[in-house]
Amino acid sequence: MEMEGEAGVVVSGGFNAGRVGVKCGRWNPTTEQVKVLMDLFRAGLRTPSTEQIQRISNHLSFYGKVESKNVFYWFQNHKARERHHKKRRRGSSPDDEAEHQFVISPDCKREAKLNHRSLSCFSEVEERVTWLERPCRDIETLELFPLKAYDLEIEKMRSTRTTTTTEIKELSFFDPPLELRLSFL
Amino acid sequence: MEMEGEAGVVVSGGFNAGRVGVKCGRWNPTTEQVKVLMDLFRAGLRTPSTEQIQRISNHLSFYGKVESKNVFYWFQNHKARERHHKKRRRGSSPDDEAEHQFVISPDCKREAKLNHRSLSCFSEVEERVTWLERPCRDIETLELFPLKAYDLEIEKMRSTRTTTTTEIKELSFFDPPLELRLSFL
DNA sequence: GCAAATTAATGATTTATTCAAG
DNA sequence: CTTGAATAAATCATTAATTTGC
Repeated sequence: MEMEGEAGVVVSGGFNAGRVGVKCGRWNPTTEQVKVLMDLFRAGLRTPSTEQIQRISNHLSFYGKVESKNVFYWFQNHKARERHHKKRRRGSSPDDEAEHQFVISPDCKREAKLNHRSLSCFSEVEERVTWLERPCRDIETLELFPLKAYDLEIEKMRSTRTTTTTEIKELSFFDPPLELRLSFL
Repeated sequence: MEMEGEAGVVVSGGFNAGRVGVKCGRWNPTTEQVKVLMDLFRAGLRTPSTEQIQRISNHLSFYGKVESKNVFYWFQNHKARERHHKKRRRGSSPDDEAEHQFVISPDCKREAKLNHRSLSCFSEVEERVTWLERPCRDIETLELFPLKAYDLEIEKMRSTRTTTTTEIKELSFFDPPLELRLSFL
């Protein structure tokens, strides 16, 4: 069981994630994979949804082995470390400021229930509004990959409730392994 | 779609989690569910593994609706908040000190690679050894629920590699819904 | 007694910190 | 020293207790 098969289209040189025997090391993204992730990040994507992660993972798997959790972790770490680095270097190039390009639709605002608590958060610290800019569908990102038929269906499903109530999603696609993920995003 | 059916064996009085219509609120555990979780916690369980969570979830589903993520969150929260409360009340009753009752087998120690860092963690703060007591199969916990046939198989599978390398597990059992979770534990 | 308003608990997310591979 | 992976801390948000005015 667990045939490697090597049906992938390994491109990069530093690609070693193709099963390391018994004890599998950590994921080592290829150059192309990093490029794609970077592009997405600089396009403004910070906290991809479950479907987005799945789609990104699918796309990246073309360049080499990757799992959903890798994509998840990558965004977590990159987001956090970008902030840290920003704090250090005071004169950061304006190039890095590609965030907040997501619109906050009135619907999202309504969903967010702008009560006293939310308002205070919003006006106090600017960095605490992430929960406001996330619920809205970040359209740019999704367009980066060709939407397959069922993708559109999922889109429709999603549009019915754009709330932040993270739901469990079934991910029985043709991703790396049959992968499972909790509604962590 | 989504028939309630009410085939469950609702026992507790304050049980309202049986589907709240369109917008499903958050999980509201029954008294029995809380009791079981409390028992496990006081037995020493702090960070259940994927399989454990699945098993616990299965067990709890007898008393009412529950998902794996609820169990996961419950332990996260309870663990964190127990600490907080301990800090407040200096003279805590010794009753609360039911932790560290898991044995640390030599195998686990080997797996944990006791290098300088680990050792310092171990000797410095007592609470930082969680990663040491977790990898070992916490037998007490597992025994609390009747092991079904396939559970034993899983046990055998697990015993082959007790490393902390969290792996993705397929959870296509007869849990609440077909649930998915990432290797977060 | 009882609902609306307020507060306390706690379920669910996000962010920060830490560990460890390469 | 960089960064993938994992855990802990902080925070948001919803539900139950509790209070309050009638």
